[in-house]
Amino acid sequence: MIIEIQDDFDLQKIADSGQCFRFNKCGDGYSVVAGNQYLFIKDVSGDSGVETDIIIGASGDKDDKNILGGRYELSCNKKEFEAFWKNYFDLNSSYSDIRSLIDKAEDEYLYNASEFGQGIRILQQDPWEMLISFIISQRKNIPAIKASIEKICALAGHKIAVDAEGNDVFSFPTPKELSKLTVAQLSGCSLGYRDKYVYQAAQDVVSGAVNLESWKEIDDDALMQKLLALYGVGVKVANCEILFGYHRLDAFPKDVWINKVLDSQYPQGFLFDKYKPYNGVMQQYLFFYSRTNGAETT
DNA sequence: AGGCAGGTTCTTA
DNA sequence: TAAGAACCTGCC
Repeated sequence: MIIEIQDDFDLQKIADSGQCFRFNKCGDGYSVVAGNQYLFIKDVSGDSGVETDIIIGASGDKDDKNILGGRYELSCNKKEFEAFWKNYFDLNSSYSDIRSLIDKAEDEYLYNASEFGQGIRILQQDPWEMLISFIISQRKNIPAIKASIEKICALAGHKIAVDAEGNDVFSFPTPKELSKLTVAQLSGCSLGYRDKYVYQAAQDVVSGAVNLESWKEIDDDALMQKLLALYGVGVKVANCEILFGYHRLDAFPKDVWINKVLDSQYPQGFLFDKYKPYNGVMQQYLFFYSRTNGAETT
């Protein structure tokens, strides 16, 4: 099916934004895996004569907005799109509106970062998948994180598709599936010392001691406390989980890159009050910009 | 070959 | 309560 998006949307930037690990260039499009769902999505903005099934983000004053959208071909049908992928891509929110909160004169660095990162969205991902992914992420670079996750999926998940390059695609294991792996098997997925953290998380969720679903109902502070109590979860991973797993857009994970930006560009402090409740979106722009250009860039 | 990477835990004061 | 060391693995 074909969708037209009239809001910030850039597949490459989303894939590179560090919030997802199973969203990769594949053939002439992108392979996206979330839980046990597989999607192939391709930019067809340049193709003429394709009929659009759904238009997203249409609004009366769109000509006034600075928007980076396009037309996309998706491997799912309309029903699957409405039921899952529309929310996954957070297409009910306007990221151009969020960007417009930034005042160029007041906060030029963030303004530049947001122009550069225009097209990034915060995906609505699954709390379980994000928890495991970000536990694994500690002290690892992105390629290493992705490699570990793929090994885990191949070992404990199940085959759900074949991607555009002919590779088997495996689901992200459910808590039950993952809990069946031994620490040694997890270690074999190149988890290093994180193997025991992942093992414990799976056991806790399967036993019911931890109920990630029920945590959707509790407030931000309580959620943070619950997450920090988990083995192998500190402040940074907890914030990633709150932002990417629970889609609470004010969470502001501070990793080494963001800390460099805050130190070098915001000695007087970042304007957290101003951007509330979207600080997490700003964090993504800063992160993407600094990773690409270096924190010293003005 | 030694250091370091998108942190957290464990140990020590 | 706070600073420092240790930690797997992979890649400079």
